[in-house]
Amino acid sequence: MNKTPSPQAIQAWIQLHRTQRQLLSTVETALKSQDLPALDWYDVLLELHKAKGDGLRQFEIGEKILLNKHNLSRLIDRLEKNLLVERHQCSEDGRGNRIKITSEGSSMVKAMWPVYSQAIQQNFAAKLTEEEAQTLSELLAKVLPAAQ
Amino acid sequence: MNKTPSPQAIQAWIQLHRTQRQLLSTVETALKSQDLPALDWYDVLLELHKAKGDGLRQFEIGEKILLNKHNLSRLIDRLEKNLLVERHQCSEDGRGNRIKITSEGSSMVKAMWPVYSQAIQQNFAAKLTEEEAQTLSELLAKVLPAAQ
DNA sequence: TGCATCTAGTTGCAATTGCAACTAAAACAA
DNA sequence: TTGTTTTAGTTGCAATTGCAACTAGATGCA
Repeated sequence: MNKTPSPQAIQAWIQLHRTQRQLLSTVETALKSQDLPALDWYDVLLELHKAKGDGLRQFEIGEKILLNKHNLSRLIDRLEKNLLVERHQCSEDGRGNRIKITSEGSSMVKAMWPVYSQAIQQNFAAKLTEEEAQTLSELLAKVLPAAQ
Repeated sequence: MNKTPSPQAIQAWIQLHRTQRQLLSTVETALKSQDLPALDWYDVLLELHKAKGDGLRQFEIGEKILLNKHNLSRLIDRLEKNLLVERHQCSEDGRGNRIKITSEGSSMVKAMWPVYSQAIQQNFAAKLTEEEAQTLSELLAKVLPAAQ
């Protein structure tokens, strides 16, 4: 009932946060060094790029990238200001809008990926076998809080 | 040379960030629900609590919790304002200071741990066997960028 | 010694975040 | 229909962060 985590679990917990943080900062630095935007822009743009067709509703993007609505709203403001996405009014729901990626947005995705992927490769992928990566995914999936 | 990460690695990469983020937010919510401060306060206070004796230099704390100096400086401002730590001037280095935890600070560590540990237990530890936790730590350690 | 460089820490400012309150349209219920 | 509740998204404000510039003491070297 009031069980305290095992030393192994605490260790894993700490390691999870340290590692994620350090890796994130390493990759952000790599992007910045090429004058590219930060990862949150990429996350949104990639979802939109994959979505094709009619774009996505804001809340759909929010669900995919796990970002709350008010911060997403402002992130999209910034993307829009930079002409990477457009807000279109939504025929089926007068409250919302449909976000579509522009061709500049798609170009940005394509410009970012080589830098991003190289950073992932060097700092992360190169240090794991495919099997280890697989195991890591599975363990992480076990502790991912259910997307309530 | 220009190798792209394997699908397994990309999946693990994504999972790492999602999971860490969600877990962090879950735990922060738990602390907030008990009117306790956020985790970064805990991190600093715990290091100081463990350190005993003469406290720690700011840069030592920074190394331990992986926080840059300017943000640490202001985090310590806040802790100091809340009487949880004290800045003492440093005899061996006139530029720096020694941070010592106050008894209120120690009490805070003790007040936070039950809530924190319970959140870790429920959301993380309970979902892993000890062996899995061990494996997870080891895999994460493999990809933790060297503390240059 | 005297000067250049490095390190510890702080601060100003702009950008981002978190929270709570808000608007307006949907959805539901009587 | 009308009123209530829920959902989508935005906004104001305060707090936090990131960046670059700064102060001042330490260190290295001629």
